[in-house]
Amino acid sequence: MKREKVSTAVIRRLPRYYRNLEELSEAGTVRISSKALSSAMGITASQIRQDLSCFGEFGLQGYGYNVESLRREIGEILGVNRGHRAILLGAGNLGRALMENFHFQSCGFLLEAAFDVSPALIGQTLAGVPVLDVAGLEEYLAAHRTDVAVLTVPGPVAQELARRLAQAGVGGIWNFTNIELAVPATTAVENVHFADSLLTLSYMILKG
Amino acid sequence: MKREKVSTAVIRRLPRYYRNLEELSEAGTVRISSKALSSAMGITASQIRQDLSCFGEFGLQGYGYNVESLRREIGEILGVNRGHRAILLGAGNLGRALMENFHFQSCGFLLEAAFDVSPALIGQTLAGVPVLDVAGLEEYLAAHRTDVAVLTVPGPVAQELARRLAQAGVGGIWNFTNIELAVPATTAVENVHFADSLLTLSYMILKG
DNA sequence: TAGATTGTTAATCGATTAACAATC
DNA sequence: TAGATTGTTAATCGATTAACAATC
Repeated sequence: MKREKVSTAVIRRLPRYYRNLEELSEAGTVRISSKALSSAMGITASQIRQDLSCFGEFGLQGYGYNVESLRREIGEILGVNRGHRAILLGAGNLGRALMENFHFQSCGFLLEAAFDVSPALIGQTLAGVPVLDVAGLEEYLAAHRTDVAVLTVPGPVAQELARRLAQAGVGGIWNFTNIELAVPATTAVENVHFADSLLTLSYMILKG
Repeated sequence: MKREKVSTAVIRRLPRYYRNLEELSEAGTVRISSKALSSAMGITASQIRQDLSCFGEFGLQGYGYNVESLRREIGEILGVNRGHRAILLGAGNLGRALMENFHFQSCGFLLEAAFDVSPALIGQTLAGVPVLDVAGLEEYLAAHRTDVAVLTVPGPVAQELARRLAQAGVGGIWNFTNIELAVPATTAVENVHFADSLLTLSYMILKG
């Protein structure tokens, strides 16, 4: 158990470990060695052991890892049992698609409210989530601890909303706009840049 | 101009360069130095010069880079002028959100058709794109060169569809499912794993 | 016990940063 | 010309892989 500074490379692999362990667990697999997991995931066994050693000792010599308990440990590290609260800003097509399709709960999040500017949407309930007027954002945030805001608004208003969210103490922004948000270091930003992703694929098909 | 093996780290930065140069270009900026670009993007000037040198010599000593021509060069590297053809599989919420909101054209892609299994959708036109029966996928692909398939289907059918797409010679799959697809190396896969992304954010808000 | 597999230390590999001669 | 800034080589830093003693 070191826990000094864990590199982002390691952190970004944790969800993949978690997902693979979930699948193994559902399939009824009880134990797995780093070697077996490595070949299933296409990485080296050494890397798996090295990664896990950043957080503790979860294995047993001569045996491997108990799938279910390792899954639970990694879930703990990722915070899936923290009861994180989320809101969503911008109930347009993408926002609604996330509300209706994405399983916030399996990531340990509770989506509590959505915000929009459109009078046609305000007051409605989408996928069980009430749509509120974004004008009341600060009032809402003052009354409800909010860990993450999902940002699915048009580009031009993204930065200003990010500022307001950070100002109100929201811990993280899940950014689906193509804007690179500037916020204080107290608010984390995780980008989902569709265009960057597609352009990377565009490059890959020209080569390989 | 080396062009031996360009690392994925470099490739994944190219779309960011491209995006920033687009913004500079739109703002009317004519020239920029690696130093100025680096401070705008929060990386080192050295890295920018090193990255670009993988593909050629685009700058001028004592001057810097011409914004518009560097933008065009990087666009060329990424393939935005190749007239890439795309199809979309799964015209559910997420698929429709992409069709209606995502600007395929600014990435140099033309979305030519969508496929679904639902009789209620087949035959419709969404965002100017015809929805076809997925049963006719192979027939379509035989008649239309297709560079990329956007995969927005439910998890359980994703792998089988990926197999069919690879089999039919589709160059790349833009994968929005939470499945890790197994396809031959001739087909590139670019994953957009929402859950992994949110879990990473979940970790980040627990720390910093 | 013998075989298997961990956690960790050391070795290697690759990516980032710094330095600088070339030159606009 | 003098100042600025490139492209590239060398130095540093960090991440991945290999090796192995510890031990179940």
